[in-house]
Amino acid sequence: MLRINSEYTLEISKDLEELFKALSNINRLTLVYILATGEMERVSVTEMAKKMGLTQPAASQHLKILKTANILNAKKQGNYIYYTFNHKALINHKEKIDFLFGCVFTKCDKRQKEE
Amino acid sequence: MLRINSEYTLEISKDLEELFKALSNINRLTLVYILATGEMERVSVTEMAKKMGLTQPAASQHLKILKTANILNAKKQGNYIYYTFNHKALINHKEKIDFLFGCVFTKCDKRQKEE
DNA sequence: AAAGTATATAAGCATATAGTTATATACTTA
DNA sequence: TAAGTATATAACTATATGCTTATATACTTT
Repeated sequence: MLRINSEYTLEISKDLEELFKALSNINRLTLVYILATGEMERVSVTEMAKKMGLTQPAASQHLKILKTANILNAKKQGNYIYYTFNHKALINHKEKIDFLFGCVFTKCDKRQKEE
Repeated sequence: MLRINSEYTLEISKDLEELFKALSNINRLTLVYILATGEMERVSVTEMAKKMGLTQPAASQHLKILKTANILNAKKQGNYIYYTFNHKALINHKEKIDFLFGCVFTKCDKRQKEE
Protein backbone atom coordinates (compact mmCIF):
# COMPACT_ATOMS: atom_id res chain seq x y z
CA MET A 1 0.00 0.00 0.00
CA LEU A 2 1.21 3.48 -0.81
CA ARG A 3 1.52 5.95 2.01
CA ILE A 4 2.00 9.68 2.16
CA ASN A 5 5.59 10.66 2.79
CA SER A 6 7.33 13.65 1.26
CA GLU A 7 10.36 11.69 0.06
CA TYR A 8 8.28 8.85 -1.30
CA THR A 9 5.84 11.28 -2.85
CA LEU A 10 8.63 12.97 -4.75
CA GLU A 11 9.66 9.60 -6.16
CA ILE A 12 6.10 8.82 -7.18
CA SER A 13 5.85 12.21 -8.84
CA LYS A 14 8.93 11.47 -10.90
CA ASP A 15 7.52 8.10 -11.95
CA LEU A 16 4.12 9.54 -12.77
CA GLU A 17 5.71 12.38 -14.71
CA GLU A 18 7.43 9.86 -16.99
CA LEU A 19 4.30 7.73 -17.28
CA PHE A 20 2.07 10.68 -18.12
CA LYS A 21 4.65 12.05 -20.55
CA ALA A 22 4.74 8.72 -22.35
CA LEU A 23 0.94 8.64 -22.57
CA SER A 24 0.48 12.30 -23.45
CA ASN A 25 1.06 11.74 -27.14
CA ILE A 26 -1.93 10.84 -29.30
CA ASN A 27 -0.05 8.27 -31.38
CA ARG A 28 1.29 6.43 -28.35
CA LEU A 29 -2.03 6.63 -26.53
CA THR A 30 -3.88 5.30 -29.56
CA LEU A 31 -1.41 2.47 -29.92
CA VAL A 32 -2.03 1.47 -26.32
CA TYR A 33 -5.78 1.52 -27.01
CA ILE A 34 -5.36 -0.59 -30.13
CA LEU A 35 -3.20 -3.08 -28.27
CA ALA A 36 -5.66 -3.17 -25.39
CA THR A 37 -8.90 -3.42 -27.33
CA GLY A 38 -7.96 -4.95 -30.71
CA GLU A 39 -7.24 -8.53 -31.62
CA MET A 40 -3.47 -8.01 -31.68
CA GLU A 41 -1.73 -8.88 -28.49
CA ARG A 42 1.66 -7.78 -29.66
CA VAL A 43 2.90 -5.28 -32.19
CA SER A 44 6.09 -4.95 -34.19
CA VAL A 45 7.63 -1.66 -35.24
CA THR A 46 6.53 -2.07 -38.85
CA GLU A 47 2.99 -3.00 -37.82
CA MET A 48 2.68 0.08 -35.66
CA ALA A 49 4.08 2.26 -38.44
CA LYS A 50 1.49 0.91 -40.88
CA LYS A 51 -1.41 1.07 -38.45
CA MET A 52 -0.68 4.62 -37.37
CA GLY A 53 0.48 6.00 -40.70
CA LEU A 54 3.96 6.69 -39.41
CA THR A 55 7.40 6.04 -40.84
CA GLN A 56 9.38 3.13 -39.41
CA PRO A 57 11.78 5.35 -37.45
CA ALA A 58 8.91 7.33 -35.96
CA ALA A 59 7.22 4.14 -34.78
CA SER A 60 10.52 2.87 -33.43
CA GLN A 61 10.98 6.04 -31.41
CA HIS A 62 7.47 5.91 -30.00
CA LEU A 63 7.86 2.28 -28.98
CA LYS A 64 11.18 3.07 -27.35
CA ILE A 65 9.49 5.73 -25.22
CA LEU A 66 6.72 3.32 -24.20
CA LYS A 67 9.32 0.70 -23.35
CA THR A 68 11.49 3.11 -21.37
CA ALA A 69 8.42 4.18 -19.39
CA ASN A 70 7.77 0.51 -18.59
CA ILE A 71 4.49 0.42 -20.43
CA LEU A 72 5.58 -2.08 -23.01
CA ASN A 73 8.03 -4.99 -23.09
CA ALA A 74 10.16 -5.81 -26.09
CA LYS A 75 10.95 -9.35 -27.13
CA LYS A 76 13.08 -10.13 -30.13
CA GLN A 77 11.89 -13.04 -32.20
CA GLY A 78 13.77 -13.67 -35.41
CA ASN A 79 13.70 -10.61 -37.54
CA TYR A 80 11.00 -8.89 -35.51
CA ILE A 81 10.80 -7.21 -32.17
CA TYR A 82 7.41 -7.70 -30.62
CA TYR A 83 6.11 -5.20 -28.11
CA THR A 84 3.58 -6.34 -25.50
CA PHE A 85 2.18 -4.84 -22.33
CA ASN A 86 4.46 -4.85 -19.33
CA HIS A 87 1.74 -6.25 -17.07
CA LYS A 88 3.67 -6.14 -13.83
CA ALA A 89 4.90 -2.59 -14.31
CA LEU A 90 1.46 -1.45 -15.46
CA ILE A 91 -0.06 -2.72 -12.22
CA ASN A 92 2.51 -0.60 -10.44
CA HIS A 93 1.71 2.43 -12.56
CA LYS A 94 -1.99 2.02 -11.90
CA GLU A 95 -1.38 1.83 -8.16
CA LYS A 96 0.41 5.16 -8.27
CA ILE A 97 -2.35 6.76 -10.29
CA ASP A 98 -4.96 5.39 -7.88
CA PHE A 99 -2.92 6.71 -4.98
CA LEU A 100 -2.76 10.19 -6.51
CA PHE A 101 -6.44 10.32 -7.31
CA GLY A 102 -7.23 8.76 -3.95
CA CYS A 103 -5.51 11.65 -2.22
CA VAL A 104 -7.30 14.13 -4.46
CA PHE A 105 -10.73 12.66 -3.80
CA THR A 106 -10.10 12.37 -0.07
CA LYS A 107 -9.35 16.09 -0.06
CA CYS A 108 -12.43 16.84 -2.17
CA ASP A 109 -14.68 14.84 0.15
CA LYS A 110 -13.19 16.46 3.23
CA ARG A 111 -13.77 19.90 1.77
CA GLN A 112 -17.35 19.08 0.92
CA LYS A 113 -18.00 17.87 4.44
CA GLU A 114 -16.64 21.05 6.01
CA GLU A 115 -18.90 23.30 3.97
CA MET B 1 -20.32 3.13 -18.00
CA LEU B 2 -17.71 3.46 -20.70
CA ARG B 3 -17.89 1.09 -23.62
CA ILE B 4 -15.59 0.19 -26.45
CA ASN B 5 -16.45 1.98 -29.67
CA SER B 6 -13.96 3.34 -32.16
CA GLU B 7 -15.54 6.79 -32.33
CA TYR B 8 -15.98 7.04 -28.60
CA THR B 9 -12.51 5.68 -28.03
CA LEU B 10 -11.02 8.39 -30.21
CA GLU B 11 -12.81 10.98 -28.11
CA ILE B 12 -11.53 9.46 -24.91
CA SER B 13 -8.03 9.41 -26.35
CA LYS B 14 -8.23 13.13 -27.06
CA ASP B 15 -9.43 13.81 -23.52
CA LEU B 16 -6.80 11.59 -21.98
CA GLU B 17 -4.11 13.17 -24.12
CA GLU B 18 -4.95 16.58 -22.68
CA LEU B 19 -5.22 15.22 -19.15
CA PHE B 20 -1.89 13.40 -19.35
CA LYS B 21 -0.22 16.39 -20.98
CA ALA B 22 -1.40 18.60 -18.13
CA LEU B 23 -0.06 16.13 -15.56
CA SER B 24 3.19 15.34 -17.36
CA ASN B 25 4.98 18.35 -15.94
CA ILE B 26 6.73 17.95 -12.60
CA ASN B 27 5.68 21.37 -11.31
CA ARG B 28 2.01 20.84 -12.11
CA LEU B 29 2.08 17.28 -10.80
CA THR B 30 3.73 18.38 -7.58
CA LEU B 31 1.19 21.14 -7.13
CA VAL B 32 -1.61 18.60 -7.45
CA TYR B 33 0.11 16.47 -4.81
CA ILE B 34 0.52 19.43 -2.49
CA LEU B 35 -3.11 20.41 -2.92
CA ALA B 36 -4.22 16.81 -2.40
CA THR B 37 -2.07 15.93 0.59
CA GLY B 38 -1.27 19.23 2.30
CA GLU B 39 -3.38 21.38 4.57
CA MET B 40 -4.21 23.85 1.83
CA GLU B 41 -7.45 23.21 0.08
CA ARG B 42 -7.06 26.03 -2.40
CA VAL B 43 -4.11 27.85 -3.87
CA SER B 44 -3.63 31.28 -5.37
CA VAL B 45 -1.17 32.10 -8.12
CA THR B 46 1.22 33.81 -5.76
CA GLU B 47 1.07 30.96 -3.27
CA MET B 48 1.91 28.43 -5.96
CA ALA B 49 4.75 30.60 -7.24
CA LYS B 50 6.22 30.82 -3.73
CA LYS B 51 5.73 27.15 -2.91
CA MET B 52 7.23 25.90 -6.15
CA GLY B 53 9.97 28.50 -6.54
CA LEU B 54 8.47 29.91 -9.72
CA THR B 55 7.82 33.43 -10.92
CA GLN B 56 4.26 34.69 -10.81
CA PRO B 57 3.70 34.43 -14.59
CA ALA B 58 5.06 30.88 -14.65
CA ALA B 59 2.66 29.84 -11.90
CA SER B 60 -0.19 31.63 -13.67
CA GLN B 61 0.53 29.71 -16.87
CA HIS B 62 0.68 26.36 -15.08
CA LEU B 63 -2.60 27.00 -13.30
CA LYS B 64 -4.20 28.02 -16.57
CA ILE B 65 -3.18 24.66 -18.09
CA LEU B 66 -4.59 22.76 -15.10
CA LYS B 67 -7.80 24.76 -15.35
CA THR B 68 -8.13 24.26 -19.12
CA ALA B 69 -7.65 20.51 -18.61
CA ASN B 70 -10.49 20.58 -16.07
CA ILE B 71 -8.28 19.54 -13.21
CA LEU B 72 -8.70 22.74 -11.23
CA ASN B 73 -11.46 25.31 -10.86
CA ALA B 74 -10.79 29.02 -10.52
CA LYS B 75 -12.80 31.27 -8.26
CA LYS B 76 -12.11 34.94 -7.96
CA GLN B 77 -12.38 36.33 -4.46
CA GLY B 78 -11.38 39.92 -4.00
CA ASN B 79 -7.86 40.38 -5.17
CA TYR B 80 -7.12 36.69 -5.36
CA ILE B 81 -8.03 33.85 -7.66
CA TYR B 82 -8.25 30.62 -5.75
CA TYR B 83 -7.74 27.36 -7.54
CA THR B 84 -9.37 24.21 -6.16
CA PHE B 85 -9.93 20.70 -7.48
CA ASN B 86 -12.63 20.31 -10.11
CA HIS B 87 -14.16 17.34 -8.29
CA LYS B 88 -16.80 16.47 -10.87
CA ALA B 89 -14.43 16.64 -13.82
CA LEU B 90 -11.77 14.69 -11.92
CA ILE B 91 -14.23 11.85 -11.34
CA ASN B 92 -14.76 11.84 -15.08
CA HIS B 93 -11.03 11.82 -15.76
CA LYS B 94 -10.53 8.96 -13.36
CA GLU B 95 -13.26 6.95 -15.08
CA LYS B 96 -11.49 7.30 -18.39
CA ILE B 97 -8.17 6.27 -16.90
CA ASP B 98 -9.80 3.27 -15.24
CA PHE B 99 -11.43 2.36 -18.53
CA LEU B 100 -8.10 2.50 -20.36
CA PHE B 101 -6.28 0.43 -17.76
CA GLY B 102 -9.25 -1.89 -17.52
CA CYS B 103 -8.93 -2.69 -21.21
CA VAL B 104 -5.18 -3.14 -20.83
CA PHE B 105 -5.49 -5.54 -17.90
CA THR B 106 -8.30 -7.50 -19.55
CA LYS B 107 -5.98 -8.04 -22.50
CA CYS B 108 -3.09 -8.98 -20.21
CA ASP B 109 -5.21 -11.50 -18.32
CA LYS B 110 -6.55 -12.99 -21.53
CA ARG B 111 -3.03 -13.42 -22.89
CA GLN B 112 -1.87 -15.07 -19.67
CA LYS B 113 -4.75 -17.54 -19.80
CA GLU B 114 -4.00 -18.53 -23.38
CA GLU B 115 -0.36 -19.41 -22.64
C1' DA C 1 27.89 -15.32 -49.30
C1' DA C 2 24.52 -12.06 -51.19
C1' DA C 3 20.07 -9.99 -51.04
C1' DG C 4 16.15 -8.87 -48.54
C1' DT C 5 13.66 -7.46 -44.38
C1' DA C 6 13.23 -5.40 -39.61
C1' DT C 7 14.88 -2.35 -36.43
C1' DA C 8 17.73 1.37 -34.37
C1' DT C 9 20.10 5.49 -34.49
C1' DA C 10 22.10 9.86 -36.16
C1' DA C 11 21.39 14.39 -37.94
C1' DG C 12 18.46 17.94 -39.09
C1' DC C 13 14.15 20.65 -39.02
C1' DA C 14 9.61 22.54 -37.39
C1' DT C 15 6.81 23.11 -33.62
C1' DA C 16 5.67 22.83 -28.66
C1' DT C 17 6.83 23.66 -24.00
C1' DA C 18 8.54 26.13 -20.02
C1' DG C 19 10.62 29.63 -18.52
C1' DT C 20 11.95 34.75 -18.50
C1' DT C 21 10.99 40.08 -18.31
C1' DA C 22 7.89 43.81 -19.19
C1' DT C 23 3.50 45.49 -18.92
C1' DA C 24 -1.64 45.75 -18.70
C1' DT C 25 -5.80 44.95 -15.96
C1' DA C 26 -8.55 44.33 -11.77
C1' DC C 27 -9.26 44.89 -7.20
C1' DT C 28 -8.24 46.78 -2.44
C1' DT C 29 -6.79 50.01 0.79
C1' DA C 30 -4.75 54.20 2.56
C1' DT D 1 -8.09 59.24 -5.99
C1' DA D 2 -3.55 57.31 -5.62
C1' DA D 3 -0.76 53.48 -4.32
C1' DG D 4 -0.31 48.78 -3.58
C1' DT D 5 -1.23 43.94 -4.54
C1' DA D 6 -2.75 39.92 -7.52
C1' DT D 7 -3.26 38.14 -11.85
C1' DA D 8 -2.95 37.71 -16.95
C1' DT D 9 -0.82 38.31 -21.13
C1' DA D 10 2.62 39.58 -24.63
C1' DA D 11 7.09 38.98 -26.45
C1' DC D 12 11.11 36.61 -26.21
C1' DT D 13 14.52 32.68 -25.41
C1' DA D 14 16.17 27.99 -24.54
C1' DT D 15 15.10 23.37 -24.58
C1' DA D 16 12.10 19.36 -25.65
C1' DT D 17 9.33 16.84 -28.79
C1' DG D 18 8.01 14.65 -33.03
C1' DC D 19 8.89 14.11 -37.29
C1' DT D 20 11.91 13.49 -41.52
C1' DT D 21 15.81 11.27 -44.40
C1' DA D 22 19.97 8.66 -44.44
C1' DT D 23 22.35 4.96 -42.82
C1' DA D 24 24.03 1.19 -39.74
C1' DT D 25 23.09 -3.29 -37.61
C1' DA D 26 20.90 -7.79 -37.07
C1' DC D 27 18.63 -11.50 -38.75
C1' DT D 28 16.58 -14.50 -42.55
C1' DT D 29 16.33 -16.49 -46.87
C1' DT D 30 17.94 -17.69 -51.37
